[in-house]
Amino acid sequence: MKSTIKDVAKKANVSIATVSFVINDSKPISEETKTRVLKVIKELNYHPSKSAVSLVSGKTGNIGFILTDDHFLRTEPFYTTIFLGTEFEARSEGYYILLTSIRPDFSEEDPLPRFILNKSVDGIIIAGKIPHTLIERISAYKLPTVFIDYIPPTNSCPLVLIDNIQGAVQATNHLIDLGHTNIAFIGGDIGHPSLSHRLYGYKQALENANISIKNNLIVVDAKYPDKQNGFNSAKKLFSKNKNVTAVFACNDAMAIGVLHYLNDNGYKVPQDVSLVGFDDVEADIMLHPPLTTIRVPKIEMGVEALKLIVNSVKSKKSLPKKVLVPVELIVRESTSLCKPK
Amino acid sequence: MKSTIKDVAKKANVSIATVSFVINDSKPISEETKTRVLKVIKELNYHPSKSAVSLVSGKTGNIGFILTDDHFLRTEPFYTTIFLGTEFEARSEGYYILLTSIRPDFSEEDPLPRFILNKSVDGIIIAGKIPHTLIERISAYKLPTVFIDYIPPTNSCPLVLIDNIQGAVQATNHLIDLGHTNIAFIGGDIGHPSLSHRLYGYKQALENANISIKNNLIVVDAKYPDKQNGFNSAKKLFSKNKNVTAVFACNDAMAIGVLHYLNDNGYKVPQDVSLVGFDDVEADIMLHPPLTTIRVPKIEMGVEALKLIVNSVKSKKSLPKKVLVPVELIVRESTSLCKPK
DNA sequence: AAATTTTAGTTAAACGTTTAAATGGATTTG
DNA sequence: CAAATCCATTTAAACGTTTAACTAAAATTT
Repeated sequence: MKSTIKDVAKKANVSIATVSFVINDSKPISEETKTRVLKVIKELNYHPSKSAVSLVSGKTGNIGFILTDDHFLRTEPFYTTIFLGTEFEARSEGYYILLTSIRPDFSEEDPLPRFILNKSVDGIIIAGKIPHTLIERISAYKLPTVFIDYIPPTNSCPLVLIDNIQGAVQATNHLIDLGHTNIAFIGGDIGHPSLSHRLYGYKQALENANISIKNNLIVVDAKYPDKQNGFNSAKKLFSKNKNVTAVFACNDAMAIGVLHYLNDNGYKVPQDVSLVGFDDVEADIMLHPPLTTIRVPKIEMGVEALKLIVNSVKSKKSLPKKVLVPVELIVRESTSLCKPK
Repeated sequence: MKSTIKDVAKKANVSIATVSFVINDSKPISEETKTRVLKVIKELNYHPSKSAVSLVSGKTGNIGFILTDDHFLRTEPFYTTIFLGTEFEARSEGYYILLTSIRPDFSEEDPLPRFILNKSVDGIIIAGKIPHTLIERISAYKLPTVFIDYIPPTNSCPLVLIDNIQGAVQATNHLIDLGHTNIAFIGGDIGHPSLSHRLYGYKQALENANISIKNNLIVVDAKYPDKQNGFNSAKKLFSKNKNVTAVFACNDAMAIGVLHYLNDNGYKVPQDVSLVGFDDVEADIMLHPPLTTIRVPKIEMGVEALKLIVNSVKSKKSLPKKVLVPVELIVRESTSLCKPK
């Protein structure tokens, strides 16, 4: 069953070098022998051994994918979906992805991912926020690296980022277009660039529409942007401001919390209050009503990252290109026209 | 930076064979030289090249993971989570997982996964229902194989399966314990063993509790067990049976549809109707109220599968062991005591 | 003390490729 | 027509390991 290049060479009456040249198209070979060799290859169902090729070429054909344990295991499949995108593209590029996760408190003593130590990858994709220690220690190995959804401190690598500002502008504009003027922003962890960009986009959209920004409609003191804090922030917002007709939550998790608060307190969505989230999480369509949100193209982010890394691997000169992936407004049933007073 | 076994040998004043023996503990070496070699290995930060080891040993240290495109891409991260489980265990076993998906209509002409063709894996894990053609063609390669959540036609491989009957019994017993007697079953695609097992468990639980099985409380004519069909089946059920106080849906997707129907039609959950699902999908906790369900331990299924495959790879004799993974009742807020008439 | 066994280590082949250098016949050049 | 060039192909080394076969010294047996 398992045939080698030697078997092919023997049966085709050529040297193994010729077979190699035919396979890789690396030297001119006469049409005649070329077809003969190809025929034998097919007959014997020959496929080059990856280990052998790796050993001699120094290239492994693998790309490492690193993320932290919490991102790996969190119920929300955000980075996992990005991983699927890389895998998808890897297949058509002829690469394999080796996935591994590391502890969020990665320290000097922790061992680096195996695939770096035993040289099993040609490049690395790092998704999400990752400890600096790790970044530094990896950089010693001079492997091409691409970051996804994170801006590392010393940046000389290609980046794949979400266009958060544009997304926030789209979300806010959608509410403005529906006639809303009292539009609140609910956020949290404003130190995180992604979320502060979303706030920035919100403000920009209001300004462009000549709607004044009211600080009492901006609730950003939550530590984490999760469901519970969405609920709490909504409580804080609505207990003081009765005239809010629309809310833009910085992500879907918070939006879900807001929705629960509204449901529990007699507000009808979208009749009384319109609600927009951000991320397009799977759970959104299960909600009642399904959530209008900004879709982040996770698969595409993975695809982009893989393209970048393959480029770096092949060309060796990795220019620190930044790819801002565009986002998209998904209108479902949690938003509607502002009802006239 | 990159050191080889030769560098170690030279610096430690031994032959490369000795270094190899020390690394693999494959021949007796004096304590003296052993420590010396190990010291040099550490100093040079030496790690054996995986390609070289693979080439000479014939073992790749990789396990292939195959699932169909639709399972790979579906929003519900069921098989993906199982994959994460295998990856998790693979890391501690020193293996890498190579993941690939194939088209659900895989035909004779389609190429087999690359990792099979170029001998990049020592064994294969197959998750979910997969075309028979593929199974047959793979079997020609004599690779150890493990199936997850699927019983192949010609079964001589280890299997990892969900204990569906036990889960259904648990779900139904929970409702019985709460005092319910008019308990409906909503299912679909009853040809699928998993779902018919769940129906079987439901009936068994009722019998054990001496509650008669009423066929009009069993709705299983839906083609696919999804949200929309859950809604439709609920409509059919409740329009004819006003006295139903509890529903066991064959999976969470259908349960969510049932919940929407109940919400839309003035039934309070759980006050009027208790509802139990199956699978423990991420979206469940986002629901209003959060869904009581049966948790399927996806990560653990992956872990089990990897253990089985490593066993097969190492021992070469793969006895067709079946692992039934236990499920667990997760009580949330969609079930409560049956209110007295 | 000679013969045998054990122990610790070395030598060299093998794994399946790629590729620089060599070859030898055909074609072109002066 | 000899010399130079070109083309298709072969030879052989290299990649970094494992391991069977060998060796030499030490320990054990007779």
